[in-house]
Amino acid sequence: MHASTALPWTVEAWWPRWHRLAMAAAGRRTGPFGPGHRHPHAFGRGGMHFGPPWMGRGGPRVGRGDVRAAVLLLVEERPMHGYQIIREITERSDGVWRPSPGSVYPTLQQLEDEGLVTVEKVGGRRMMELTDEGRVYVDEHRDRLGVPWETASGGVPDDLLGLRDLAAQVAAALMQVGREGTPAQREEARKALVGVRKRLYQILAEDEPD
Amino acid sequence: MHASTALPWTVEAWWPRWHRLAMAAAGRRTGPFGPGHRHPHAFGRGGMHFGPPWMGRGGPRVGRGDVRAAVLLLVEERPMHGYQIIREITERSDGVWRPSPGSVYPTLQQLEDEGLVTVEKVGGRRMMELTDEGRVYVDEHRDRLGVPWETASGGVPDDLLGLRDLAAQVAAALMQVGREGTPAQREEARKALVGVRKRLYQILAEDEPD
DNA sequence: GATAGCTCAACGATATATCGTGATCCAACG
DNA sequence: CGTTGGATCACGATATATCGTTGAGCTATC
Repeated sequence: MHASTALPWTVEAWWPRWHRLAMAAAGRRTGPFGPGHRHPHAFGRGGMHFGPPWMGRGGPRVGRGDVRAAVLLLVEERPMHGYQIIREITERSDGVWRPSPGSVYPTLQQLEDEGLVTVEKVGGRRMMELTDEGRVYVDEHRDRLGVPWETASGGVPDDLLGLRDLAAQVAAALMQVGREGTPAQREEARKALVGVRKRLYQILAEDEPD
Repeated sequence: MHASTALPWTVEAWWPRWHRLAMAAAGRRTGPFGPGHRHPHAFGRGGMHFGPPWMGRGGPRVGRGDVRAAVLLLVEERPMHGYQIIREITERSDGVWRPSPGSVYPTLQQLEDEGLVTVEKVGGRRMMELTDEGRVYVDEHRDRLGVPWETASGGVPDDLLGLRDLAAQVAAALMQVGREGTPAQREEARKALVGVRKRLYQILAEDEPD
């Protein structure tokens, strides 16, 4: 992950917000709604729609089977433990995709159940290693496995990634004001934030033709 | 935690950033540096100082023994498991203090070792309950235990908490632009962010007499 | 009395694991 | 052939635990 060295904290601490930003706009899947798939939510009045409603918790943002594919491809390179797999996927997708432990660990368990990986405890960590059967499986399904972390980040426009990093810089500056600033400086920062919030609402309110 | 209902995601997901904001400015401890304590870091040139450098990872932000005191006081009310204790402290301090698992779980272990709490597995969770010895201990040390979550949040100026919530709203609006906006709208948002970043840097650059 | 060093507590990252929710895909039925 | 319902995968929150780093407080020495 290309971390801005100017950031006081690791970008990784920030990726959940901003990768959602990136994912939302990129629309990881076909159109706002799949073909024929009716949107279960409507926001605002008059049935106005806003697209995929990642307004709550969870729900997949990458394709089904992508976690499994990513795990197999990574473990093919070398043995890894679960947290390492999560980190590697995050880094290779430029922070756009950080798979949830909620999908990674059950996937590891299932691959072990299917005999495609073995688990070896090393230094208190559960290292996953591809079995011979696993290697055959990967070879035979390489086309379908694809390169999921590239698919995840490839669909995100560069300007969106730029927006994410810019937002992190703004947050960093704000933290510095909060940390070191006087009450007067904090008041000025407050005004600046009120202004940008208003501006963002104006941008959001701009109608666009369907 | 007073979560803004306008926020698309739980405020809890945001507290790490913004509670640092609050804590930093409140200066959880006496002045930028303790009396006589020289600051180990200097930023910028000419030895210019910026106060406690919460620029990296970790390091205590509440007093020593506060985690232990909070645990004892909470478990005195009713049995709780570790994660519940973390959540309760976070909520009672209005999100200003979310103790790290890195301090909570070792503290629970130590209290068990000292015989002040017992552990009972209930529904897969390790419920901590005060022992008779623990109750005596709490009664005899009530003055020193204080109310740590009130101490944590009480020192934070209201305008700083407001700044935190405002920042979360800005982030939420930005996510919506990222999710639903057109490339043109994203470009306008980018300009707005560049502007507010510049403004924040200006505010930070304002010198103040020592 | 002040300063420096050491110790200890707080913290973030690391590491694992599961459950309930959300969304998509596929199969069956009309 | 289209629609609907169920199953399955991805995800966030939950829950536990530890290790290395950071910072503050206390103690000893000058």
